Amino acid sequence: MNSGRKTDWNGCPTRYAAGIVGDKWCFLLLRDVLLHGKRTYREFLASPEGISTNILANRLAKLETLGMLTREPDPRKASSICYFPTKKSKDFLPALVSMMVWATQHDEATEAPASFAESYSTDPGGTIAWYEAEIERVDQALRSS
Amino acid sequence: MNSGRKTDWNGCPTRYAAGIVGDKWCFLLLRDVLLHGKRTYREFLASPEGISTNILANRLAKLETLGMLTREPDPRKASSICYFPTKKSKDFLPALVSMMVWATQHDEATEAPASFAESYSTDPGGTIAWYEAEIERVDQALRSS
DNA sequence: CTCTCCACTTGCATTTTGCAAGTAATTTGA
DNA sequence: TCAAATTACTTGCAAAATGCAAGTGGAGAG
Repeated sequence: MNSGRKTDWNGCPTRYAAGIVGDKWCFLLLRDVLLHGKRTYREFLASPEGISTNILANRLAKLETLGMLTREPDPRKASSICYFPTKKSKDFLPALVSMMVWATQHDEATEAPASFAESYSTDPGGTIAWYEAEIERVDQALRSS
Repeated sequence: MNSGRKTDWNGCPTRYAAGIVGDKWCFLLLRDVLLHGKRTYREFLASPEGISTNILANRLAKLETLGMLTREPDPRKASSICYFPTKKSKDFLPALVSMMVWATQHDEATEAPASFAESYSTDPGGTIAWYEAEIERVDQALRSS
């Protein structure tokens, strides 16, 4: 999937980020995991952007390889699968939220309320913490079922 | 370049961001403009990732259409071209820096010094302001030549 | 024991990419 | 002054990635 020489993708942090986030589908899967509480193949498939099943499988594998997701049996039904965010992907939340704030300010068609950007600017840490708490809530609930 | 229906890409801020940044080459061009002071076709072409010329032309046009860059004659030499960052792309800096911090912490092959993430964590605003000042310096110098 | 659900895989047509070469408008150097 | 170089692209084509539809194999339900 990455045809460049290895050295082309090492060293520079922006280039490293581009290797993961610089792909529409990886980016949106990260959104689904970090912001929308999605954990299963079917949930990812149901996102409105309409990812196709081969691409979804490919990207889930890529994100797992990159250490962004773990693939585990679903606690609710051992025969199905859950993808959980790792610390590495949770640590990406501030960057993701920062991009959301930017998009909210510059996409004239945004449906996000202006209050979102406002509350972020008055208390960025609190906004991030709120999303983090949501993630913990979702995964706690799932793991203890 | 975007085959989805229009409604598929409106509304959600993350999706909006994915439409721009969720492309390796756009992402790296933004880095070159915002972080490395690059402004000309040749400079972009010279980046170590090796973008090909047709893709570069395509992405510069895309970024111009999206309001991220302006295409202007080079003040130093009227026959050549400069691409300047707009306010919209400069506003993207905090998100970009946030991704760099994340990458610095999670890419074991990073060449960025740990001091970068540290100085960001003690004074995020100052770090951003430093990059902003660099951009102004570059563009001031260019425009007044 | 069949039927459905789930998480994929496969095949194939279409699209995008990468690479090499070419071009048109300057501009530089001898 | 005039050939050679530079700049910002465009074009053609082969190779790779994508989208779409259909298929597969295993677990669980009825």
